Amino acid sequence: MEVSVEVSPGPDVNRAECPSRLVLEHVTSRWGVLVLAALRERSYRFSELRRHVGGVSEKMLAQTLQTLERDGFVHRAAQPVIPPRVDYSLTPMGREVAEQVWALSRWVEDKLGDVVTAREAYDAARG
Amino acid sequence: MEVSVEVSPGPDVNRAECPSRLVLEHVTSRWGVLVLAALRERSYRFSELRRHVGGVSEKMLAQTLQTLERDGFVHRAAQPVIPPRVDYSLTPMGREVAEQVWALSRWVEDKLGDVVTAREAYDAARG
DNA sequence: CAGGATCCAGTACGATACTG
DNA sequence: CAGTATCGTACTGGATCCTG
Repeated sequence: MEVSVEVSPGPDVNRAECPSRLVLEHVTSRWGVLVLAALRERSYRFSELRRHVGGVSEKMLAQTLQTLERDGFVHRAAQPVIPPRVDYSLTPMGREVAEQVWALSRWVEDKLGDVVTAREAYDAARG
Repeated sequence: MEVSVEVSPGPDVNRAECPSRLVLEHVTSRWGVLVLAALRERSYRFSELRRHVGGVSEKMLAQTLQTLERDGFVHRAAQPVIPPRVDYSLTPMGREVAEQVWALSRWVEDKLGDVVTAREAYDAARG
């Protein structure tokens, strides 16, 4: 009679069951890292940020900023002028994550030589 | 006659231009984080790890472990016995990233309340 | 038991065009 | 300028089957 239970068929079972994982993904996402790193130094306007990050589409930048704003990491200051002007900056909490992510980022860059070496060893041993 | 060059119109132009970003993505990936966190305490066998992480497919776990091994973060000890037995553990370098990722992970968990609050404020202000 | 090979659905992402 | 809407595609990742 097939009741079709489907306990947890979805691909993102695991995403939902741990909310903090979602937030972690937001800040460590492809553009999330770069945006946080950029805003670590000073505030940016949209297009300015887009140019500074480089290679990000409008859509993804907007999406990334919205997500980070919603999570409370980024502050969006829209000025009602023509032409529109919006400034993005880090909230206090945002500054904290940015530092963490930046630190991790730097650590990885430092160790990149070791990683490459490890890869060569791995690739040499196999094919 | 369609030569179909396909230089690299792909979406991941930006991935390639910064090698460290790739490594960062490996360790902060969905399963990467969980695997590193698990191995932080002790070594695990494949199925054991699969059960401990929960929700990960064989394919993704194997893929994650291979990537982390290739990058030099995970050590794979295969014993030539029947049935096969393979133990996974962290390398010294792996232990370092694991700590960093774990710290970030914990920070996010701690701040989760603030994030939720921020979200509610954001959602209340809009739709 | 450890994992490779294959197939396929969902989605993440980018390019473009359009709005206030 | 600062986005939103729409669309097409490439890739992610899961299920399943198969091997040593």
